[in-house]
Amino acid sequence: MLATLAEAGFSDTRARRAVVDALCEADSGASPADLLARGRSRHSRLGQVTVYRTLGILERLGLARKLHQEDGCSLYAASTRGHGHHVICRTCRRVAEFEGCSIEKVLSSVTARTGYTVEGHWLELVGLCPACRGKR
Amino acid sequence: MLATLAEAGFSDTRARRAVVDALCEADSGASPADLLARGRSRHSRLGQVTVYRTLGILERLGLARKLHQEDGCSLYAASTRGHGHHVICRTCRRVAEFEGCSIEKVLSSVTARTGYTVEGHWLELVGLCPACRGKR
DNA sequence: TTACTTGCAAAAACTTTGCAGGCGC
DNA sequence: GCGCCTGCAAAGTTTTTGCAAGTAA
Repeated sequence: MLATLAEAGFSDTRARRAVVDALCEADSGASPADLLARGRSRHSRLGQVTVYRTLGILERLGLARKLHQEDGCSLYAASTRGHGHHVICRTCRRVAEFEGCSIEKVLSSVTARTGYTVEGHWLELVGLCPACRGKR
Repeated sequence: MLATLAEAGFSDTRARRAVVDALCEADSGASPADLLARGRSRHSRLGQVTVYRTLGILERLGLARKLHQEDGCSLYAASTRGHGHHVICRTCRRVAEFEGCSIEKVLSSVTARTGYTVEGHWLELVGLCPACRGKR
Protein backbone atom coordinates (compact mmCIF):
# COMPACT_ATOMS: atom_id res chain seq x y z
CA MET A 1 0.00 0.00 0.00
CA LEU A 2 2.79 2.40 0.91
CA ALA A 3 4.64 1.21 -2.16
CA THR A 4 1.69 2.08 -4.33
CA LEU A 5 1.55 5.52 -2.80
CA ALA A 6 5.21 6.02 -3.59
CA GLU A 7 4.74 4.90 -7.16
CA ALA A 8 1.96 7.37 -7.53
CA GLY A 9 4.34 10.13 -6.50
CA PHE A 10 3.31 10.69 -2.89
CA SER A 11 6.02 10.91 -0.31
CA ASP A 12 6.35 8.49 2.50
CA THR A 13 5.61 10.43 5.63
CA ARG A 14 5.08 9.49 9.21
CA ALA A 15 1.52 10.78 9.21
CA ARG A 16 0.52 8.84 6.13
CA ARG A 17 2.06 5.69 7.45
CA ALA A 18 0.07 6.09 10.66
CA VAL A 19 -3.19 6.39 8.74
CA VAL A 20 -2.41 3.55 6.38
CA ASP A 21 -1.40 1.25 9.22
CA ALA A 22 -4.46 2.17 11.22
CA LEU A 23 -6.65 1.36 8.26
CA CYS A 24 -4.91 -1.92 7.50
CA GLU A 25 -4.88 -3.22 11.04
CA ALA A 26 -8.59 -2.60 11.31
CA ASP A 27 -10.47 -5.58 10.01
CA SER A 28 -13.65 -3.62 10.32
CA GLY A 29 -15.00 -0.45 8.82
CA ALA A 30 -13.37 2.59 10.39
CA SER A 31 -14.58 6.16 10.49
CA PRO A 32 -12.23 9.09 10.04
CA ALA A 33 -12.47 9.64 13.79
CA ASP A 34 -11.60 6.00 14.50
CA LEU A 35 -8.60 6.28 12.26
CA LEU A 36 -7.47 9.43 13.97
CA ALA A 37 -7.59 7.71 17.34
CA ARG A 38 -5.81 4.61 16.14
CA GLY A 39 -3.34 6.57 14.10
CA ARG A 40 -2.38 8.67 17.08
CA SER A 41 -1.09 5.65 18.92
CA ARG A 42 1.58 5.60 16.23
CA HIS A 43 2.05 9.28 15.60
CA SER A 44 0.65 11.36 18.40
CA ARG A 45 0.65 14.65 16.51
CA LEU A 46 -1.55 13.26 13.75
CA GLY A 47 -4.41 15.56 12.83
CA GLN A 48 -7.90 14.78 11.65
CA VAL A 49 -7.35 16.78 8.50
CA THR A 50 -4.52 14.54 7.44
CA VAL A 51 -6.73 11.52 7.94
CA TYR A 52 -9.26 12.98 5.54
CA ARG A 53 -6.62 13.93 3.04
CA THR A 54 -4.94 10.55 3.16
CA LEU A 55 -8.24 8.75 2.81
CA GLY A 56 -8.94 10.86 -0.23
CA ILE A 57 -5.69 9.77 -1.82
CA LEU A 58 -6.18 6.13 -0.94
CA GLU A 59 -9.67 6.20 -2.33
CA ARG A 60 -8.52 7.71 -5.60
CA LEU A 61 -5.87 5.04 -5.90
CA GLY A 62 -8.37 2.30 -5.16
CA LEU A 63 -6.64 1.30 -1.95
CA ALA A 64 -9.49 2.22 0.33
CA ARG A 65 -13.19 1.99 -0.18
CA LYS A 66 -15.95 3.92 1.45
CA LEU A 67 -18.62 1.67 2.87
CA HIS A 68 -22.17 2.82 2.53
CA GLN A 69 -24.70 1.85 5.10
CA GLU A 70 -28.27 2.48 6.05
CA ASP A 71 -27.35 4.78 8.84
CA GLY A 72 -24.77 6.88 7.11
CA CYS A 73 -21.79 6.22 4.98
CA SER A 74 -18.58 7.34 6.47
CA LEU A 75 -16.79 4.12 7.19
CA TYR A 76 -13.73 3.13 5.24
CA ALA A 77 -12.11 -0.22 4.65
CA ALA A 78 -8.80 -1.16 3.08
CA SER A 79 -9.28 -2.58 -0.33
CA THR A 80 -7.32 -4.69 -2.71
CA ARG A 81 -6.54 -2.57 -5.66
CA GLY A 82 -9.13 -2.67 -8.37
CA HIS A 83 -12.64 -3.94 -8.52
CA GLY A 84 -14.10 -5.65 -5.49
CA HIS A 85 -16.84 -5.51 -2.93
CA HIS A 86 -17.26 -5.85 0.79
CA VAL A 87 -19.47 -7.77 3.18
CA ILE A 88 -19.87 -6.01 6.49
CA CYS A 89 -21.06 -7.50 9.75
CA ARG A 90 -24.10 -5.69 11.05
CA THR A 91 -23.01 -6.30 14.61
CA CYS A 92 -19.28 -5.71 14.87
CA ARG A 93 -18.71 -4.04 11.53
CA ARG A 94 -15.94 -6.43 10.64
CA VAL A 95 -15.53 -6.55 6.89
CA ALA A 96 -14.37 -9.04 4.31
CA GLU A 97 -13.62 -8.33 0.72
CA PHE A 98 -14.69 -10.46 -2.19
CA GLU A 99 -14.49 -10.32 -5.93
CA GLY A 100 -16.57 -11.74 -8.67
CA CYS A 101 -20.04 -10.39 -8.48
CA SER A 102 -21.67 -12.07 -11.40
CA ILE A 103 -24.20 -9.44 -12.12
CA GLU A 104 -23.74 -9.36 -15.86
CA LYS A 105 -27.16 -10.88 -16.30
CA VAL A 106 -28.70 -8.22 -14.14
CA LEU A 107 -27.01 -5.57 -16.19
CA SER A 108 -28.42 -6.75 -19.48
CA SER A 109 -31.89 -7.05 -18.09
CA VAL A 110 -31.70 -3.60 -16.58
CA THR A 111 -30.49 -2.17 -19.86
CA ALA A 112 -33.37 -3.84 -21.64
CA ARG A 113 -35.96 -2.66 -19.17
CA THR A 114 -34.79 0.87 -18.44
CA GLY A 115 -32.81 1.90 -21.49
CA TYR A 116 -29.89 3.02 -19.36
CA THR A 117 -26.35 2.22 -20.36
CA VAL A 118 -24.83 0.84 -17.21
CA GLU A 119 -21.23 1.81 -16.67
CA GLY A 120 -20.58 0.90 -13.09
CA HIS A 121 -22.14 -0.60 -10.04
CA TRP A 122 -21.86 -0.64 -6.34
CA LEU A 123 -22.63 -3.73 -4.35
CA GLU A 124 -22.38 -4.24 -0.66
CA LEU A 125 -23.54 -7.09 1.51
CA VAL A 126 -24.57 -6.97 5.13
CA GLY A 127 -24.82 -9.90 7.48
CA LEU A 128 -23.16 -11.59 10.39
CA CYS A 129 -19.53 -12.54 10.53
CA PRO A 130 -18.58 -16.00 11.82
CA ALA A 131 -17.63 -14.67 15.24
CA CYS A 132 -20.84 -12.74 15.82
CA ARG A 133 -22.98 -15.57 14.59
CA GLY A 134 -21.38 -17.83 17.17
CA LYS A 135 -22.07 -15.45 20.02
CA ARG A 136 -25.80 -15.69 19.84
CA MET B 1 -47.69 6.58 -0.69
CA LEU B 2 -49.86 8.86 1.43
CA ALA B 3 -52.18 5.95 1.98
CA THR B 4 -49.32 3.87 3.29
CA LEU B 5 -48.38 6.65 5.64
CA ALA B 6 -51.90 6.77 6.96
CA GLU B 7 -52.01 3.03 7.47
CA ALA B 8 -48.82 3.27 9.44
CA GLY B 9 -50.48 5.75 11.75
CA PHE B 10 -49.06 9.01 10.52
CA SER B 11 -51.39 11.87 10.00
CA ASP B 12 -51.98 13.43 6.66
CA THR B 13 -50.58 16.93 6.89
CA ARG B 14 -49.93 19.62 4.40
CA ALA B 15 -46.20 19.57 5.02
CA ARG B 16 -45.88 15.84 4.52
CA ARG B 17 -47.90 15.96 1.36
CA ALA B 18 -45.60 18.66 0.02
CA VAL B 19 -42.53 16.54 0.66
CA VAL B 20 -44.08 13.37 -0.70
CA ASP B 21 -45.26 15.11 -3.84
CA ALA B 22 -41.91 16.77 -4.36
CA LEU B 23 -40.19 13.42 -4.07
CA CYS B 24 -42.60 11.68 -6.41
CA GLU B 25 -42.57 14.28 -9.11
CA ALA B 26 -38.79 14.15 -9.21
CA ASP B 27 -37.64 11.44 -11.55
CA SER B 28 -34.12 12.00 -10.37
CA GLY B 29 -32.33 11.78 -7.08
CA ALA B 30 -33.20 14.72 -4.86
CA SER B 31 -31.31 16.11 -1.91
CA PRO B 32 -33.08 17.33 1.22
CA ALA B 33 -32.39 20.86 0.02
CA ASP B 34 -33.89 20.12 -3.40
CA LEU B 35 -36.96 18.73 -1.74
CA LEU B 36 -37.31 21.76 0.46
CA ALA B 37 -37.22 24.04 -2.57
CA ARG B 38 -39.67 21.97 -4.53
CA GLY B 39 -41.86 21.38 -1.55
CA ARG B 40 -42.13 25.08 -0.86
CA SER B 41 -43.82 25.67 -4.17
CA ARG B 42 -46.68 23.68 -2.65
CA HIS B 43 -46.45 24.74 0.96
CA SER B 44 -44.43 27.87 1.40
CA ARG B 45 -43.95 27.56 5.13
CA LEU B 46 -42.33 24.15 4.80
CA GLY B 47 -39.15 23.83 6.83
CA GLN B 48 -36.01 21.86 6.17
CA VAL B 49 -36.42 19.97 9.39
CA THR B 50 -39.72 18.56 8.29
CA VAL B 51 -38.14 17.39 5.08
CA TYR B 52 -35.59 15.42 7.06
CA ARG B 53 -38.20 14.04 9.37
CA THR B 54 -40.50 13.02 6.57
CA LEU B 55 -37.67 11.40 4.65
CA GLY B 56 -36.83 9.43 7.75
CA ILE B 57 -40.37 8.11 7.96
CA LEU B 58 -40.55 7.30 4.28
CA GLU B 59 -37.26 5.49 4.46
CA ARG B 60 -38.36 3.39 7.40
CA LEU B 61 -41.52 2.46 5.55
CA GLY B 62 -39.54 1.54 2.45
CA LEU B 63 -41.14 4.29 0.38
CA ALA B 64 -37.98 6.24 -0.20
CA ARG B 65 -34.46 5.07 -0.68
CA LYS B 66 -31.23 6.88 -0.06
CA LEU B 67 -28.93 6.76 -3.03
CA HIS B 68 -25.29 6.37 -2.30
CA GLN B 69 -22.72 7.83 -4.60
CA GLU B 70 -19.01 8.28 -4.87
CA ASP B 71 -19.15 11.88 -3.94
CA GLY B 72 -21.49 11.66 -1.01
CA CYS B 73 -24.75 10.01 -0.35
CA SER B 74 -27.55 12.36 0.38
CA LEU B 75 -29.85 11.93 -2.55
CA TYR B 76 -33.22 10.30 -2.15
CA ALA B 77 -35.50 8.62 -4.63
CA ALA B 78 -39.05 7.40 -4.31
CA SER B 79 -39.20 3.68 -4.16
CA THR B 80 -41.76 1.01 -4.71
CA ARG B 81 -42.38 -0.59 -1.42
CA GLY B 82 -40.16 -3.52 -0.65
CA HIS B 83 -37.03 -4.80 -2.23
CA GLY B 84 -35.62 -3.06 -5.25
CA HIS B 85 -32.67 -1.17 -6.60
CA HIS B 86 -31.94 1.93 -8.58
CA VAL B 87 -29.90 2.90 -11.60
CA ILE B 88 -28.84 6.50 -11.56
CA CYS B 89 -27.63 8.57 -14.48
CA ARG B 90 -24.20 9.96 -13.81
CA THR B 91 -25.01 13.06 -15.80
CA CYS B 92 -28.51 14.18 -14.94
CA ARG B 93 -29.10 12.01 -11.89
CA ARG B 94 -32.33 10.71 -13.29
CA VAL B 95 -33.15 7.38 -11.69
CA ALA B 96 -35.00 4.23 -12.63
CA GLU B 97 -35.96 1.47 -10.30
CA PHE B 98 -35.62 -2.20 -11.05
CA GLU B 99 -36.18 -5.45 -9.27
CA GLY B 100 -34.73 -8.86 -9.63
CA CYS B 101 -31.07 -8.75 -8.92
CA SER B 102 -30.11 -12.34 -9.32
CA ILE B 103 -27.23 -12.36 -6.97
CA GLU B 104 -28.10 -15.55 -5.19
CA LYS B 105 -25.07 -17.21 -6.69
CA VAL B 106 -22.85 -14.45 -5.46
CA LEU B 107 -24.29 -14.84 -2.01
CA SER B 108 -23.52 -18.51 -1.75
CA SER B 109 -20.01 -18.06 -2.99
CA VAL B 110 -19.41 -15.23 -0.56
CA THR B 111 -20.74 -17.31 2.27
CA ALA B 112 -18.45 -20.12 1.29
CA ARG B 113 -15.43 -17.91 0.98
CA THR B 114 -15.84 -15.57 3.91
CA GLY B 115 -17.95 -17.48 6.39
CA TYR B 116 -20.37 -14.59 6.74
CA THR B 117 -24.09 -15.17 6.84
CA VAL B 118 -25.43 -12.68 4.36
CA GLU B 119 -28.72 -11.14 5.38
CA GLY B 120 -29.08 -8.23 3.06
CA HIS B 121 -27.46 -6.44 0.25
CA TRP B 122 -27.41 -3.13 -1.36
CA LEU B 123 -26.85 -2.66 -5.06
CA GLU B 124 -26.77 0.46 -7.12
CA LEU B 125 -25.94 0.97 -10.76
CA VAL B 126 -24.54 4.06 -12.39
CA GLY B 127 -24.61 4.89 -16.04
CA LEU B 128 -26.24 7.04 -18.64
CA CYS B 129 -29.96 7.40 -19.11
CA PRO B 130 -31.38 7.25 -22.65
CA ALA B 131 -31.70 11.02 -22.88
CA CYS B 132 -28.16 11.79 -21.81
CA ARG B 133 -26.72 9.12 -24.02
CA GLY B 134 -28.41 10.73 -26.98
CA LYS B 135 -27.02 14.17 -26.20
CA ARG B 136 -23.41 13.29 -26.71
C1' DT C 1 -59.74 18.19 23.36
C1' DT C 2 -55.49 15.63 22.96
C1' DA C 3 -51.77 13.92 20.83
C1' DC C 4 -49.18 14.34 16.97
C1' DT C 5 -46.68 17.85 13.92
C1' DT C 6 -44.32 21.79 12.56
C1' DG C 7 -40.86 25.35 11.97
C1' DC C 8 -37.70 28.44 13.98
C1' DA C 9 -33.44 28.87 16.22
C1' DA C 10 -29.61 26.80 18.05
C1' DA C 11 -26.57 23.07 18.68
C1' DA C 12 -23.99 19.36 17.06
C1' DA C 13 -21.54 16.67 13.84
C1' DC C 14 -18.88 16.28 9.97
C1' DT C 15 -15.75 18.14 6.13
C1' DT C 16 -13.11 21.40 3.76
C1' DT C 17 -10.03 25.43 3.37
C1' DG C 18 -6.23 28.92 4.52
C1' DC C 19 -1.84 29.28 5.87
C1' DA C 20 2.64 29.28 8.39
C1' DG C 21 5.88 26.05 9.80
C1' DG C 22 7.99 21.22 9.16
C1' DC C 23 9.81 17.36 6.80
C1' DG C 24 10.92 14.08 2.86
C1' DC C 25 13.83 13.63 -0.84
C1' DG D 1 17.27 23.80 -0.40
C1' DC D 2 12.92 23.16 -2.65
C1' DG D 3 8.55 21.77 -2.74
C1' DC D 4 5.39 18.66 -0.91
C1' DC D 5 3.04 17.76 3.73
C1' DT D 6 1.13 18.70 8.10
C1' DG D 7 -1.66 20.43 11.71
C1' DC D 8 -3.96 24.13 13.88
C1' DA D 9 -7.67 27.17 13.59
C1' DA D 10 -11.48 28.72 11.23
C1' DA D 11 -15.07 28.48 7.90
C1' DG D 12 -18.59 25.72 5.53
C1' DT D 13 -22.04 22.18 5.25
C1' DT D 14 -25.22 19.12 6.62
C1' DT D 15 -28.17 17.04 10.09
C1' DT D 16 -30.20 16.82 14.70
C1' DT D 17 -32.42 18.66 18.88
C1' DG D 18 -35.27 21.77 22.04
C1' DC D 19 -39.38 23.88 22.34
C1' DA D 20 -43.52 26.72 21.89
C1' DA D 21 -47.18 27.20 18.73
C1' DG D 22 -50.22 24.94 15.27
C1' DT D 23 -53.11 21.31 13.31
C1' DA D 24 -55.32 16.64 12.36
C1' DA D 25 -58.59 13.62 14.11
